[in-house]
Amino acid sequence: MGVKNDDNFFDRVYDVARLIPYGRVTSYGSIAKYLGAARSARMVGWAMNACGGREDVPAHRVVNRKGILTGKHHFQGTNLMQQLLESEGIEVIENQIQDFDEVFWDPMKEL
DNA sequence: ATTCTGACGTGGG
DNA sequence: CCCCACGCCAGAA
Repeated sequence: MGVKNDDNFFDRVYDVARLIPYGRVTSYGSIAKYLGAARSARMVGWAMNACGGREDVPAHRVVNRKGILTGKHHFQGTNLMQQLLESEGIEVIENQIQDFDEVFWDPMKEL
């Protein structure tokens, strides 16, 4: 199968998402920037949407730059994303991650 | 081909 | 801090 794997932007996004440590979160823009497509932050979100119900992709650890769970609506149920984050020790109030700067994980700096 | 939308980000007020 | 406008790229109608 000569299907190009590394050229798949989606798979690359999933790959970075998998690297997000437990109890940490990052932003779409940071992932996009790490992949060399800083201007394609929206595509990262689009990739997550296409990821469907992949459990190997912790999409709940990816939020926007403000630390708001903008994509919680796309998860099953209404507060599944918040529930997953809180289960990892991340405090979420009104779709806003508390102490966002502390739990934030930047692939550019950490990787 | 054109238009709109979107799990975004940045900049200005 | 909030609100607004623009840019960006891929996919759907």
